[in-house]
Amino acid sequence: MRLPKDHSSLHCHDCPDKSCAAALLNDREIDLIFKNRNISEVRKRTNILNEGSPVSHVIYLRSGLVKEYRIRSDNQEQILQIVKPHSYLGMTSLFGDKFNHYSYESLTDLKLCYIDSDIFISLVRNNGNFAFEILTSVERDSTNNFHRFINQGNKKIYSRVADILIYFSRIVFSSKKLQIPLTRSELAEMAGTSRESIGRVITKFKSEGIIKTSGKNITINDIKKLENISKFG
Amino acid sequence: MRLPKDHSSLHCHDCPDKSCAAALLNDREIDLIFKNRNISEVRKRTNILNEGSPVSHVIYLRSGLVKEYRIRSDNQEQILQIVKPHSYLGMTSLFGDKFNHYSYESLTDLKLCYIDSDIFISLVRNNGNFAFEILTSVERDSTNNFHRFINQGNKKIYSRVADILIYFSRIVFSSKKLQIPLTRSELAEMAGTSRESIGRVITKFKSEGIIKTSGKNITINDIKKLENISKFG
DNA sequence: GTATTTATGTGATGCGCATCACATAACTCC
DNA sequence: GGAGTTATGTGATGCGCATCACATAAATAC
Repeated sequence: MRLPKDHSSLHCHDCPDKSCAAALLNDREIDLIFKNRNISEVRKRTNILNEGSPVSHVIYLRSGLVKEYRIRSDNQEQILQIVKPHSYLGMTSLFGDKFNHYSYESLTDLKLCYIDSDIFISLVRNNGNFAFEILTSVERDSTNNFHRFINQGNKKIYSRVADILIYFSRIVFSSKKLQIPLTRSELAEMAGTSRESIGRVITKFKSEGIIKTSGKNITINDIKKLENISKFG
Repeated sequence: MRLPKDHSSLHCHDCPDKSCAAALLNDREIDLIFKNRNISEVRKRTNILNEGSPVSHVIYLRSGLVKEYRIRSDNQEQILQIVKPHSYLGMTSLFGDKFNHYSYESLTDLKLCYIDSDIFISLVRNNGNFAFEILTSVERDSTNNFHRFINQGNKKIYSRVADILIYFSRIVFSSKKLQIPLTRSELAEMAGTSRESIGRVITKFKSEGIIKTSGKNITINDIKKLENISKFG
């Protein structure tokens, strides 16, 4: 299907990157969004949202990868998750105190839709099925992230690195060929370790034939072994 | 206001422990709940819900304290939060895969309301304002818990114990006199450390005059100092 | 009230990994 | 293409705290 290059002329109705929840909106509701949304294209390594900034829009990620992070009390960054396409940025803040809890930065080139948050909330309030779908998807993401962190706490370095690789394979790329757009330091910020430890473990996994690296790309040869390490260390 | 001892005869409409969200339901909707709910009184240290069990009801905690926990891959318990009155147990599972993600055990004597989950979901789907309120409260709890864990990861033992004491003071009891119904081992399961470390730090805080203990009760003398330790170690 | 069980405190030991320093590789900018 | 910056790899060091063992205190069961 041929798409016009300038997506801003494309009606939300015909958007190829539409979210599941949007499918539950009727024509009038979709029109409302269409009239109150902005499309944006963003380059890699660009700041999108800052922790502490007020929530004015719901941001729908149509394509690309985004890192969600926070600054810890020791002034180090802590990466919370990699946001994939067809997700919303900062959604948890929309239903809270109206300030963004985390920061977002593009890891690749992106396509975003900004939807006015008051419009979005009025849709939630007026369409119970849409609300339910939003509730369900927000809850699923929250639970998955929460589970990752509560699982991380008592793990030693090998399990943590295995976890990260499995995360990219299972959740982000759905593939064993990983094109991870993160430095070793960033992987460390995600795993809760140091960049030196990340390097040592990756070198070890390579020497054991569990993975293969080529530049930034990692190929998982033995995911069973990784899962075992994830569980038992 | 005098209450009948047998609360099962009390209409949900007149419940003194009603949730904020319930206030958004109309008479017909409240009637629906009333006809599809069970009241239960539970003794301390009683199992309420098991991880992995199917979600059949929404459980509203009218009074008492509950610990929410999970079993880690090393077969140790990990306490995720202390659930306070006027909260729902296992709500995040309701919108997910329909199986309880965590286990719940009473820490004190409880009063619970069991609400049929299908009825609850239909209320969410049909009443956008109620859905919004549920979404908001679930999101707030999720975010607070998530924040606690992502904050915990890089903290050393003194900060972790300070965090736990502040949590009980600010979130659970809203007081500086803490009647914590947990053993040292359970505090360790919450803080992510060992019971010996918990004991050593509490002894240290006592010797520094930051807290005072009397049996299981802890009184916080210097919460500013605790907050400082929480932040900087 | 006593026996048994559980909770707690304490000291000693050693492991895991962060940190530091430095060298090399890769990338970016001009 | 070269200079400068950033990313990465590696070795050495020492700190923080879990673990273990054991003794004592407190709670529970009969």
